[in-house]
Amino acid sequence: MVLERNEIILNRYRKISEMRAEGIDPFPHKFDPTHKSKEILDNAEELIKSKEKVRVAGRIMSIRSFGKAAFFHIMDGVGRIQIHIRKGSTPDRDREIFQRYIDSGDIVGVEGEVFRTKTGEVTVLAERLVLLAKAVRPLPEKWHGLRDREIRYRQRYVDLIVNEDVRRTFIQRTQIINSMRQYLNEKGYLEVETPMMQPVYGGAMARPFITHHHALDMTLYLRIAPELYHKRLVVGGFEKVYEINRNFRNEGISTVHNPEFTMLELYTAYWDYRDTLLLVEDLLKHIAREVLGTLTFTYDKDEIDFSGEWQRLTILEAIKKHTGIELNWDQPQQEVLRVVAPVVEASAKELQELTTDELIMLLFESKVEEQLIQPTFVMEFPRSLSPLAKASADNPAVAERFELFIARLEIANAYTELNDPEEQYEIFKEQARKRQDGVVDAFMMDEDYIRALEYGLPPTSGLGIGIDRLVMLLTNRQSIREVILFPHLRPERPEDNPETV
RNA sequence: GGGCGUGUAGCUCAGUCCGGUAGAGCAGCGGCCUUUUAAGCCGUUGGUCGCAGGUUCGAAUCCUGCCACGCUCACCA
Repeated sequence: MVLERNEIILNRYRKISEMRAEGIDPFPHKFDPTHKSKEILDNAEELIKSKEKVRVAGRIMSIRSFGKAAFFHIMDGVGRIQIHIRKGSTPDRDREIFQRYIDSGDIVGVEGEVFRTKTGEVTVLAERLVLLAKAVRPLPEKWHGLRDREIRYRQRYVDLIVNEDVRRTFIQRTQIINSMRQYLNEKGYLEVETPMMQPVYGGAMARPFITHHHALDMTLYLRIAPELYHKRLVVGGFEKVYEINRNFRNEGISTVHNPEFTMLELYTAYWDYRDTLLLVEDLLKHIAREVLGTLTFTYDKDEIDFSGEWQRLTILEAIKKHTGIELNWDQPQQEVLRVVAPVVEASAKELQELTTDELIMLLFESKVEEQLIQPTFVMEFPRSLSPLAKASADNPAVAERFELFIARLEIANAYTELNDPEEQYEIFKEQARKRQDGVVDAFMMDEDYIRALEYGLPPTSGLGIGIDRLVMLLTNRQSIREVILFPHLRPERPEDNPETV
């Protein structure tokens, strides 16, 4: 039962009906504050001197009540301020209503002069106190607060009321995105919106969510990536585009995966992946400076340093550096297998089925990623595993692609886009065959995308940055659920989800 | 999906090993109190012990199944 009624709640509902019987509106329509809490604190000296009457509103967080006086703090959108009521200054009627009907958690408005208490705290002496909204549910305990992760995620509204750092994290999330937008807008990028519901999905290897359009009687997929639409836009002549929006992937949930997550997707005509690399480094340094005010910060147990030029390594170099193993893309599978098998945890049978490229990537993912603490650009991914990327001008086995790792997190993925329609068509056909063989995350054939490429996609480089992970990194949060306001959870009660009954 | 852990009052937690009438603090309620800030003092209400079965004279405690959450492994970004 979500709407359980305990004694406290019933009692407060009773207060509401008693107030109504007395002609007091427990939910009045508006209040006109003259100041935010912070403005009063920032301008305290002048306000005290001028005896100006201020009005503030907010939620009562804790009450210290005496017989004929009381102190309490209210919290508004920007902070907290102490309110004082006392006989002689506050009308008897307002004090009586406070005494009888107002509880911690209620939202109130006050009007009065600013003064400083004996202990020096800037406080508003209420000459008027009105209830603006009655809270019937009690706030969590005042100094342990709300700890239970499940309740914090399910009832984020409570989490935000009582946990200041949670509030700060989500403000920082917005600042990070704002800073990113501002940077990109200033560089001449055009922010675009592309379909979330797609008849053909693509741009990544992932299982989609499937939905249905009734009027058109057609299957639609929630997008797993906007990539193919962005490149259509570059074909159309938008040379610098980006989008910061949600992707949906029907896959596992973990501390770094939520079924819906936010990506920056960005394309620049006439660039290759090296140009994008420089942009990424500059962009992230800019955000860190602007939002954190520093290029060095802590993530979990590590000190992350954004200053200086970030390390660039090819995958093969990274493997050699962090495992001592020397490999080449053109080595026979059996040879690579012999070297990789002893160091990765996988059955011989599983490994036998992997290609050279897949074995090398497996080694990288299981042994190297976990060692990439400081910002590291890992360059040159196998072409066979990068079906939308262009082959390297120097080595046809690898694609012009990099991923950026910071604090073991994969933050960015970028490449020089494959713009040869014929080559892309062949890759799609190969992927389509894999789908027929039951590979669920292989690409769907997208003939319209090929048609777009046939009109000519200029040399272009594209980028994806996982915003949630970037926010985790910059706010030092170890779970993606700490940076998504309403993360996906199972239904609170099994009967809430008809599928499971 | 596998492994480990957690679930007791509105909140934060004891109690479970070793079965014997369910506890504390905060919040609430009733008092006293006109400068408190974890206000104080006196008194007091509040519980399907996650759910369902089982063992037992007796289960929060032992057993089985299920549910949710956390961590972790696998998959993925």
